[in-house]
Amino acid sequence: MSYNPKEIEAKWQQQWEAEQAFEPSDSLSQKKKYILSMFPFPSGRLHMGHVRNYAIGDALARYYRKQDYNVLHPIGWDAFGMPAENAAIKHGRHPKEWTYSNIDYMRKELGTLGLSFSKTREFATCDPLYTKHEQKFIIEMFQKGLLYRESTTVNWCESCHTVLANEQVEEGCCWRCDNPVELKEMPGYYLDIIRYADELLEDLSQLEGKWPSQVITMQRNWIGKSQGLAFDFELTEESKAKLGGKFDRYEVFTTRPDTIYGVTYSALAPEHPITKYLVEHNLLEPEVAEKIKAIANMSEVERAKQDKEGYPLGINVIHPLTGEQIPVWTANFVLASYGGGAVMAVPAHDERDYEFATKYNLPIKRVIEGGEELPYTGSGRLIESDRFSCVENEEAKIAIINYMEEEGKGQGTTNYKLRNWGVSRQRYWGAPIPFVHCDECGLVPEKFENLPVALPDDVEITGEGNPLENHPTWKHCKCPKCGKEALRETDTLDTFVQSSWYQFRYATNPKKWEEVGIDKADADYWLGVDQYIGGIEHAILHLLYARFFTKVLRDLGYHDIDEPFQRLLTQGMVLKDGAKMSKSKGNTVDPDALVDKYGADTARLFILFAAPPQKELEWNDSAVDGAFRFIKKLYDRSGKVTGKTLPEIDQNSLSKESKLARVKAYEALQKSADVYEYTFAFNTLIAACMEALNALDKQDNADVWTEGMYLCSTCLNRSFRMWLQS
RNA sequence: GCCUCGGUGGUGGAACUGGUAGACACGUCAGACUCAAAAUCUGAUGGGCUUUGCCCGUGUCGGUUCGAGUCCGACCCGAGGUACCA
Repeated sequence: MSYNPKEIEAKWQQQWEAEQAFEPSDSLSQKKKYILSMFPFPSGRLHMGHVRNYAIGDALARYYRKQDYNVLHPIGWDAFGMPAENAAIKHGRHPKEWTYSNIDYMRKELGTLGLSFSKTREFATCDPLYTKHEQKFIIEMFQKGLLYRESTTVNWCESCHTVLANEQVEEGCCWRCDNPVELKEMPGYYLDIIRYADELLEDLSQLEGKWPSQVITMQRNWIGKSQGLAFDFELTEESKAKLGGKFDRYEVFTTRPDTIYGVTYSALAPEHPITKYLVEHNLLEPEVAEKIKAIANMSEVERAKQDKEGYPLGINVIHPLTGEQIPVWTANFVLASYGGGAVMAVPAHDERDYEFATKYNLPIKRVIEGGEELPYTGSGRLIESDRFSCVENEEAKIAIINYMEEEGKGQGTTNYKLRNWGVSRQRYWGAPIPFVHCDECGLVPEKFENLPVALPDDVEITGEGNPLENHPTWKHCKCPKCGKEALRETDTLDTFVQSSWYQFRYATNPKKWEEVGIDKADADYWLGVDQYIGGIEHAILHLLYARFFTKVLRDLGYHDIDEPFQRLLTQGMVLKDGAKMSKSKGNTVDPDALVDKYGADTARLFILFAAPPQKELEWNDSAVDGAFRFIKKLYDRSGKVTGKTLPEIDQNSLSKESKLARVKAYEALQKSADVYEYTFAFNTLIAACMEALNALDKQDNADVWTEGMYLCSTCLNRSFRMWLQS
């Protein structure tokens, strides 16, 4: 009988369905494994990247089930987001209809791939039941002061018509549509992720060796902790007068307090309140004011491309230790978003300060020995630094901070590059932020019993403005506190909020889904995810947010887990002709067509065989044929299996070829635990099985065949029964 | 600029803690079967040579070692991240 994947796979898929073969047990006392592939956005169809992601996770899930673990291997849908609205704008389809019909289609695709997902734990993040619990978390975070509303400068994408988080800006452009991001002043909701910066940073060391070091490094750099000194520059009396008595002083931050005696000027960001005051009150030359305004209108990315540029502000400050007068400038390289938007400048020991000082002929004063040329940023002894002269600079850092603290002139401070997470989006297809604006009571959270605050179905989605804002009635409501007429918040939550806690939702027994968002006992049993699999593009975005949410929800009492993902595997991209598969390049391979032609087993075997999962995978049509040949051969040789139990074999009676075949088969078996539990080098395991089969083919002992086939199917994670055609 | 990862045949990739480089597969070539083709099977396949065998070969140049793809140093190239963070 020839190999007919359609028939075989359909048969097994039906049987699995009937047996509910992949549902985890409700018992929370067994040893467990939680295997999770990042859930997909329901874009319409699966692509090869999905197939690779799920093939890897599925191999692990099946392996651990065979080892008698209670395995949770769920799937769901990251279902809110812009593309649904874009479909509405383009094709006139309602985002909800578009999303759920895509889900139905893609669920079928997953089915034909024979993936061993739990069926009962599936959900979409746009399900009102999911929104309900998420809104409750958001309100609890607000009550704890972790969520706040503030008007600040935000990243605005005009084409998506919404605000973006810092993490969603890539080289000054929108991560989704690649449009340049503009700065805009507007109110929004923020999650205080900085409060958790230290823990997020420190706990990375727990993940060492379990997460790719690259991802750990990226998160470390993104959090960007630096320690130093914060102190005030007091303005001179004349300068105070010039500023109309509005300002006495301003704060600066430095990581190099050891160079404080080398300060020759100070620089403020163009957005700094003092700069703004001077511009607005016409206290500068009109041309200068114009130039400063021009800089302020530039994005940070644009500014970074410009040469250093700055203007003296005609004011001075007093050096806190020497009492000298220091001129104050504004400069395009001083960022408003970091360290208070003001710096002390030490041109002798800082490259930027040096470049600026040279350009504008500002004095340069060396205070650290070492190096031939200035600027010198290395270590050495202090000179010309009063009582700190002759001290090694690393010691001096501490000594100067201590001294400043004793004198009440400054303090040791920690700063982070990490910005608080702006979670409001001015879009329709998202979870509404459950607050109400009341003239009397201010910002009031919706009552728990009124959750979810659901989206209205009757909206017009035109791409112009915020559909919720434009809806005739939806935003009008009663204040949950005083009952007067009030306005509902029309911003929705960033979709990354949904993907920050879905791993807990899967873990919660579906019987409790109505009642609770996360069940503590379930969460503590299943979490952390034993193996998480996904693309490296989420190295900071999703993986940082999910870590943050885990800690917040822990502190809200929902569970006792510190880190959501114990181990992380970042899979490589699927390429064709050297480029990422994409519709626009026309180099895609359709998973459906592949499964139709060769069957799911071939598709998955090829994907696991063609490259180690961490690496990029170059698509090769004829190598797919090779995978198909191997499976066909395995199927063909199933006739060689003569018993249903492992035979006893007398090693001494065997031919040289039979002995070699046994060696190869056992080598494969030995490799398998290492591959499934540690290296994930499925390509080498499959190669070992191919070697074993080649060696089996060169001998003809029936018992060795039976044993060899049994071992190969074990390694390949296929049910032995499957080859026996039982 | 800085941080990370990588560079092995025509191709994808093997090679555990230093010990026969190129497993396995693709491709190619030759052969068997066939009227023919497909499918299948068998064999060959890093380069060079004076071809029973020898020499050279893991980005480049040095080093350590009895022995280096693997360890050390310098450099070149590629991919990803990040970018005036004071």
